[in-house]
Amino acid sequence: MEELSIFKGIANNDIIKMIKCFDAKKIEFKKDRTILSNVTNSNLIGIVLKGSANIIRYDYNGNRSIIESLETDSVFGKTFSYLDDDVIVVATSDCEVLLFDYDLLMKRCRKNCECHTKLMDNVLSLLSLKIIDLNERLEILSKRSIREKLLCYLNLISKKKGKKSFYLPLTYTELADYLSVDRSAMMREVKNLKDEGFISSNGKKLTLVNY
Amino acid sequence: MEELSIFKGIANNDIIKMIKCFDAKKIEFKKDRTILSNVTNSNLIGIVLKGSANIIRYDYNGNRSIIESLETDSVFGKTFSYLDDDVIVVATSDCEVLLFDYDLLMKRCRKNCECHTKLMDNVLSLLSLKIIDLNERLEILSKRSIREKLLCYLNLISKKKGKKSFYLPLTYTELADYLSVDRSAMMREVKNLKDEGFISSNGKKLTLVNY
DNA sequence: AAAAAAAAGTTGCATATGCAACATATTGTC
DNA sequence: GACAATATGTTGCATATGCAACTTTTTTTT
Repeated sequence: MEELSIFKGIANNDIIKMIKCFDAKKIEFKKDRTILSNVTNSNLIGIVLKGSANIIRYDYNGNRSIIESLETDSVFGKTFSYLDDDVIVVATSDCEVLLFDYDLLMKRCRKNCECHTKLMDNVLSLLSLKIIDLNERLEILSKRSIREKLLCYLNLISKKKGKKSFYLPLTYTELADYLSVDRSAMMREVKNLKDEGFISSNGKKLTLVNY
Repeated sequence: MEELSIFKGIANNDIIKMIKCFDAKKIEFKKDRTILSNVTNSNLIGIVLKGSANIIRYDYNGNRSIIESLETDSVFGKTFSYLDDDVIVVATSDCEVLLFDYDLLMKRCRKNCECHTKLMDNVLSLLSLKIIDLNERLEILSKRSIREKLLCYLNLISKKKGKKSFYLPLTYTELADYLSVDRSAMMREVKNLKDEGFISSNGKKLTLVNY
């Protein structure tokens, strides 16, 4: 997947102009800080410039579920999120986020600055990547057993890293949330996969043996 | 959800210009015909103008799964799909589709026709809606039991239609595929929900009683 | 209108999975 | 370095779910 950034192909001084143009704010957040609470009622669109974050949802029972893991260049905001429930965005590492008003981006600015076109182009690409990510998670969640979900996930990671060995980018607890399965049941299945020789693991370092 | 169309806000004669501009083809398909085979290796972007279609994936075992149900104004194509496996788009009713080259849309045309901007605006909106749809399905699939998946799905439909009573837009067989659960197990759970008074049903007509 | 194909509906069975309840290990904080 | 908090690892148990194998009903095709 080629490198992509919201400002790709835009000159530096133009970037400054544009940031003014749609009243963007670049903000830094420490790990575990809330970047955006009550996403549902906010009209902001955000882009992760550095670091990572999670979109987290609490349903009526207070159950936490990780909707999405945001990496660099992920786009988030009301339009790209749920309509209901309690959705917040939380930094999973120290990170830097660009926040601006969705409407100001969409409805081209009065000055109609020339870079706006390029910027929308970039946003479009970011959204495409997001859709691919969502489809990936759907592929995983559409598997019917924990084993299949795990293998599907691990193979995706492996394919992305281009290696059979890699470090899990999530804690096992987070992974269970991401796969939407019971953590202890997942640990059991990890063990089974190890015992049966499909994977070898040492803590968070994993190696796909077969498949 | 407000009305949206790829050509919204664009004058008729401009539409004709634009269709030339990025070499778009409007094609009609009969129910059950394949709209696009081998999506993965195609560079086309498609928009459903009338009717409906399914994005279907066959995995290595030949298992069919419905990736997505496309309704009017849905966007589909390689960029918005899987990287691997056998993905095809099949009409689920007589329908009309606009097909054009993805690159010609993205890289603004040489003439840089003024409506291009508006069109990208519209595509952006359609993609946002698509992301909401994907998130909806993720919400459903992240539920851990068939019962919860069903209720989640039915409530979404009910909310969209604005009624407690509605007709299922899928067959039960398709619904099971959509929820990624065993059909007979799902039927059993539908029956349980009926017996316990959560829903009442008569064939494909359903009514949410509680909840 | 008969035949064929697809969908809906049902049931028994084996087991994978959620849940609860732990112990141990790791990480973060003062 | 001590304490708290969080993550990891394990196990027993009840049951929800996938699977297989049917019958019946509905839809489509000839």
